[in-house]
Amino acid sequence: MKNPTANPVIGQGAENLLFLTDEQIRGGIEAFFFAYRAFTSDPDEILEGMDYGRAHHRAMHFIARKPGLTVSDLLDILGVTKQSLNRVLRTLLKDGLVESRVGQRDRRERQLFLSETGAALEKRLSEAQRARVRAAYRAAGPQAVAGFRQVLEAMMDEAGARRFREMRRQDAAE
Amino acid sequence: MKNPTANPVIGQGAENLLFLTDEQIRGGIEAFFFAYRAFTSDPDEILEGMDYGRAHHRAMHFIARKPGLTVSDLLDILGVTKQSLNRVLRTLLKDGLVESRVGQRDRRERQLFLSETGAALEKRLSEAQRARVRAAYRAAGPQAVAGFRQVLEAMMDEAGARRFREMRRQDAAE
DNA sequence: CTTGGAAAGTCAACAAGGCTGACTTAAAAT
DNA sequence: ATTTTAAGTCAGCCTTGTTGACTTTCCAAG
Repeated sequence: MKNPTANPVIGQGAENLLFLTDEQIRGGIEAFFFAYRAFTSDPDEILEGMDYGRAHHRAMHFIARKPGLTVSDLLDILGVTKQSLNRVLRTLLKDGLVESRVGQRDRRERQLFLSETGAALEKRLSEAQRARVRAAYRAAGPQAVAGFRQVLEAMMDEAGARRFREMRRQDAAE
Repeated sequence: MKNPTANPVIGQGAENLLFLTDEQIRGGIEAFFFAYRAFTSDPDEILEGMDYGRAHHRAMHFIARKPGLTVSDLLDILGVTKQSLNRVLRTLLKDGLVESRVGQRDRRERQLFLSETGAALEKRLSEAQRARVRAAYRAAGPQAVAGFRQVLEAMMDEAGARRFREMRRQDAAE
């Protein structure tokens, strides 16, 4: 027997009946967990053996995404301390994958860019990850993808959602 | 201008036109990243200050889910080494949150159960997490939730998907 | 009944990637 | 001229992952 203390939504159509049961929610939680693991595994495997890790990938992703963003922009997006980010950024700069230029509007700032080799690595990582997402999108169909995005956006916290929308908004203007 | 080298799907209806562009895929990747961060933050905050972390939460989640599962079951689900899991399990056993009993069918195995206090903590953590997912589900609607689940399942790797389906399958039989 | 292998547990050592706190330098703002 | 901000650095700590080596207990096949 299913858990009798669960919390079915009353008075809805049959297709909605199980929509918000604890059972259903827990299924979503576990699916999220397994999917996220697969999602991060592809770039992780490529990085395996190189002197870089997931943190380097994330930094490069957002630098590729918004070339010229400042260190504080990146700190804000990634939500880590500057000491954590700095450790990552330092090796990327030293190895010539990322370039840092004195800020245009404010010379205290440093604007970050990928070098050619940095861009090449970022592309390789990001293409591995995109391949998985693209395959999942194809398999699930446009309707499902729309739902996927809706749920993800509703799940973000305020700060994350703000950053996400901000990033998307700027894209549209380009 | 949007990236002209992107990869639009040709010859589909307008609603599908942007479905598989790199732009769209990248948006999904970033949404996934931000949403997963929020998703883990609630239990993390509760654990903050206690002597436990996310790894303890994960172990307790799956023990709560399948009481009596063996250590190797758990290793398989979590996908970590037994040394990693053991460190976590050891503290949970020592603190009396988890109980381990000699296996029924095979006395080499250890079956894992939550104690009353363990179940109480697990419930607290899991309810915090469910609250966020439930709110997102409610906001997005049943249709979106179905799509969300479809995409997640399509994104899992084979091993993960097998474990996930296995877990769900057993539920249905109960 | 012995022996080989599986399940669990342990020790030691290491790496990645988070964190805090304290402090410096350069440049902007007041 | 002084204060504040952006960046960077050093040192030390924690969690959670990894390998490799080894033990104990127990099942199962020869």
